[in-house]
Amino acid sequence: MNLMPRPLPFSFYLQDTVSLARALLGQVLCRRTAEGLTAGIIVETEAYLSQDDPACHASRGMTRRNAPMFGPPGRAYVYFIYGNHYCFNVTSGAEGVGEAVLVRALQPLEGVELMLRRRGEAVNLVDLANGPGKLCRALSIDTALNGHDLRKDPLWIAAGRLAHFEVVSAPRIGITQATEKLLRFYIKDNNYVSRRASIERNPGTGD
DNA sequence: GGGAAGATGTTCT
DNA sequence: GAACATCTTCCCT
Repeated sequence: MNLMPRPLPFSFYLQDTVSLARALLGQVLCRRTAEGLTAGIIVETEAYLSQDDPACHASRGMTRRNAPMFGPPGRAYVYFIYGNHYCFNVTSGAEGVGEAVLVRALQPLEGVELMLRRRGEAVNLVDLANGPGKLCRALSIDTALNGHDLRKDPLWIAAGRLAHFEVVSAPRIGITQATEKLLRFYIKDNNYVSRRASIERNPGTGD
């Protein structure tokens, strides 16, 4: 993995948000800065929907913060939380419909040394980007990238080359509303997922 | 202008 | 497993 992988096309983002959250698993999030290239395989996501989802930032209409969620799909929605952390989302849904997919964890792929330097505290690969705040730190993602088109340098998503894998659905993490919805998705048995669910369900069966 | 909550991470028990 | 640091955003007065 040395060459810069090509970005996924705009058409990739033209699927419903839940499908996109699952489709993003296994794809590669790439970030270039003056320091170098860093990239990781997306292994965990969460869907935030416009309908019947009070946990979604867009559930009470558009504000200055969540404006990118109402823009075109395939853009970055980055916000600052808890005084310390950034969270990176991929906007989804048609323009005007506030939805997005939160990227929660990456399996480091490229630029590991640089990511280690940025994280500092992390002592091993597993802890490098296994959480939304951690991955933003590792890839140097902040609100300067809010609204950025994810087909373009210096932050883009490229097609991954993972072999077949199973997807698990589970409740979302860190929210206080709509906690029963199974809108978190991750790659089964992947060590870089932030937290495994006590009951691992297959999203295809509707269990 | 003020207050409360928050899609977290770390540290301590 | 629970507490808490930290500060921006949003909503209300």
